[in-house]
Amino acid sequence: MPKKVDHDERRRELVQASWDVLCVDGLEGVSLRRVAQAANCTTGRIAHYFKGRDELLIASLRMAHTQAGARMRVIAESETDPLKRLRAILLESLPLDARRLKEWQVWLSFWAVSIGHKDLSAENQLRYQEWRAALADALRPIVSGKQVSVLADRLVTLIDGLGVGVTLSPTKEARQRAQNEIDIFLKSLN
Amino acid sequence: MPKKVDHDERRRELVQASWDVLCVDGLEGVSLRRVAQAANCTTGRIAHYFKGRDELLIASLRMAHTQAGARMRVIAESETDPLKRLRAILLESLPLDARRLKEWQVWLSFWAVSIGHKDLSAENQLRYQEWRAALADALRPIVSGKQVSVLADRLVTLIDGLGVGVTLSPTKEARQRAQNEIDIFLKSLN
DNA sequence: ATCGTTACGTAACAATCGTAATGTATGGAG
DNA sequence: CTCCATACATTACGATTGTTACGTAACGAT
Repeated sequence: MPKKVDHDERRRELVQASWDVLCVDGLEGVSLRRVAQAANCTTGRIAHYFKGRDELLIASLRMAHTQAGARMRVIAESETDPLKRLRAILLESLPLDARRLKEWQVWLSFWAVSIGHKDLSAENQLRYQEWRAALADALRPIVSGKQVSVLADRLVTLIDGLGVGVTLSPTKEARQRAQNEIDIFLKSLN
Repeated sequence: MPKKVDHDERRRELVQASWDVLCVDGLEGVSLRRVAQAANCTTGRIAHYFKGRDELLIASLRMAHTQAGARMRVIAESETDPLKRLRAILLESLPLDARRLKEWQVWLSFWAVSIGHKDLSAENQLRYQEWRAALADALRPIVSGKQVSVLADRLVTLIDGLGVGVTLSPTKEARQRAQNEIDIFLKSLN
């Protein structure tokens, strides 16, 4: 058959390129041509791997989720102490370095697009559900059963609030404060 | 001179129209023609009151802030009991009805645009500063001086987290939970 | 009544967009 | 080597965009 090319790898490259464009030019700057330029190819390649712009965008959002989810799972498995594990998960979810900041910028952007966009809205709901479930799992060994649900919700809210704050104003102090708030929350669990 | 027309009122109409378009079609749908259609006029009128699309967008964001700020000030002056006042301010800041939900949708959208958009980013920073100051003022009569700053930051984070959650999934339960969280926070002040 | 300014509709502009058709080089199967 | 499916690049298309120049109707001052 034809050239040997890792289909998934190509898709990842293109999604990565769309992230780069999005973080520099903002959502409105994400055009197929601009993504192609960032990926060092032409729109032809994009058309070959995605049906259209919408599908590329959905893939971008989904990949941002799965990528973060994978990191969470690694952490969840590597750390055995329940409290340390929860702490590691929470810190990993914050935009504390360049890569995670980019992830958060992607998320914020898609929150906006999902307003008035059915498919993306559903996609977002799904990730919330998964994220909440992961937090609930991490909480279960620490607190009593009845509190798990309440605290999971509260953590989602806390992370969203901190994440937004740091993403919109990614200063050293904001990052430091976010970490502090996490530790304060964890302390309240005792 | 020419026709008598309230300049500010016109600008408000056009901004209102841009909100309507934004909440239905999302950010990418906000074109001058579409805004004009929503405002029952042509792009000519928009051009007459705003230098261009960017200026319209900035005015939209700014007006969403000032409008919310005005409501806050009314509340702050009408309620004398410090704790009740703080509670009223916090509840007013959440997307608990259609109008405030629309405001939050506008904010979320502009968070996204402000990524990679210098002017809007600065505009956002400014509103954060004002919002934090307002919360600090409301906190001052309630807690000791040293805690004001910390708690103001924490409240900004809490409101952002709750607001995002409700805006992206505006269900009855989410709204109820948000109100609960506010009361739980207030209870912790004692 | 006239005049000048204002308010805004109309329309044309180039640029950019997403999409799709077409061309072409490539490299493994036979 | 031959062949053909694949992996793109190239290109063209029509639609839509922000912007701007121009036309005109309306109204307050004189």
